[in-house]
Amino acid sequence: MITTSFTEENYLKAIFHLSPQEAEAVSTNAIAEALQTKAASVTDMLKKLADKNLINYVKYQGVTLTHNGRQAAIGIIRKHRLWEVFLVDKLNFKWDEVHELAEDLEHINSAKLIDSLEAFLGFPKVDPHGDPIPDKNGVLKEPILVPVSKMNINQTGIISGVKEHSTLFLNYLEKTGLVLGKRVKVQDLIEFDGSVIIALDKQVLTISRDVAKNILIAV
Amino acid sequence: MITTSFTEENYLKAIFHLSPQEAEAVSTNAIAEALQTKAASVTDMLKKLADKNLINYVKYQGVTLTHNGRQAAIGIIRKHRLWEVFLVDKLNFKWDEVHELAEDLEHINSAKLIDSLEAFLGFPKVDPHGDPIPDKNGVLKEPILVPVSKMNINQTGIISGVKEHSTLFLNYLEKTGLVLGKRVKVQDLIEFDGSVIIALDKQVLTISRDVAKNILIAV
DNA sequence: TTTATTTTTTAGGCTAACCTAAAAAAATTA
DNA sequence: TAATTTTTTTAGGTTAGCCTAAAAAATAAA
Ligand SMILES: [Mn+2]
Ligand SMILES: [Mn+2]
Ligand SMILES: [Mn+2]
Ligand SMILES: [Mn+2]
Repeated sequence: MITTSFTEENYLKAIFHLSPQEAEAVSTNAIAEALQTKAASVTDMLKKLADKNLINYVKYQGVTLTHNGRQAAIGIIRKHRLWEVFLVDKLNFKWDEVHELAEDLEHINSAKLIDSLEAFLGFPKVDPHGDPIPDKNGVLKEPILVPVSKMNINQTGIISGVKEHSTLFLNYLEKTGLVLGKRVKVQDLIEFDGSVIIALDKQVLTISRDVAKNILIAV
Repeated sequence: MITTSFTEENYLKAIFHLSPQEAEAVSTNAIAEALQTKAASVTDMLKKLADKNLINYVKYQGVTLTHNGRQAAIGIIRKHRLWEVFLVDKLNFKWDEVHELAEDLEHINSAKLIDSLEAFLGFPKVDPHGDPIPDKNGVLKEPILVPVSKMNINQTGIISGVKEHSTLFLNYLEKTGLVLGKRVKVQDLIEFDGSVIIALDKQVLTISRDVAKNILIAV
């Protein structure tokens, strides 16, 4: 078994999130940006991860995850999301309070712990933000969700996920009633600034392009 | 607020455990032994902890915890023991499987998390090994327990704690039925090798000096 | 296709936490 | 008290993960 450090795990997770369908290579700068570090530091780490066969790295051409790297990343994401469910379902945290804590808890390394936790939580399928939880074999099925910004006029759907996990954003959603499970209908798209006018149960409200891009809908 | 690293926290906890009633100074070598490291490394760290006002350190004279250091240590012990209760009560771990995992979990830093966990667990007073859990204000009341090795012939009492947390030891206790809550009576003390003959419900068994020293009794 | 800009890598340094070997102080023994 | 042993500290090095500044490669603009 390859053993990975706290820092290495964060790099793997960042690379995973930056290449969702593993479509194309992730750039050094993109990783630096995501991890709030410097490009030179990223290059150092990429060499190390390549030595461990966790990424495919060719100088100046960015990186992709190897099979091992991808499985490692999915394992960390599994832990992250299960801990988030625990915090919300069992300890009464709000969905906007759990992300930072899960960033630490995800590095606790015990298969028995995480499998027991999963059972204790009743094998949840998604985390508090609607993100799918990989199973213990590392199988992750991404649901097909579209951001509000890509919906058409008069199209309806259920809020089923968010792209952004910050407290600031989730708090705003909470306050405006844009929570998971809510049915929304697009009434109008303002071409000028990309904002969207949506209808909920009773009310109608306008959200900015930035907000519309980060709310995910099952249509 | 003073922020402490993973490693610093382990040093503080080790010093705390080595000077229970803060009676006397803890030696460099004792700390090295407890943390499986070298005396030279300990000296390095002692200087750092002294700079942070967490210990009183005089060259060649060992260390004691300051008020801050003691409170920090108790905070970590609180987390350690609450996580152990969680693992046993909620995730069905055995009492001999939780210590190592708690060594990691105790460094997760969130007052809200640990206070919520405590409430979720129903404010337990002791952990799975009978050790008392400090309250959120850092008050820790040690029960008065005596090791079997210090009991007199015909004296009885209830097994209420263990000094050693290793899987090997706890497993042995489990197998011989020497678990928390069990009533025991000392039948005989063998002066030759310090072993002790004890009576349980039905059976009578002999335990070695080493075992007798590590089982704690409320008399 | 040269020139300029951007991205990435290399070079050289820093800090935390460790190590071994040697020096210094304290404690023991003779 | 002097000699020996044990404990502790200092000196000097290592590694992981980070940094800045400079060099090299890739990309875009002229
Ligand atoms: Mn999250
Ligand atoms: Mn989440
Ligand atoms: Mn323990
Ligand atoms: Mn315990």
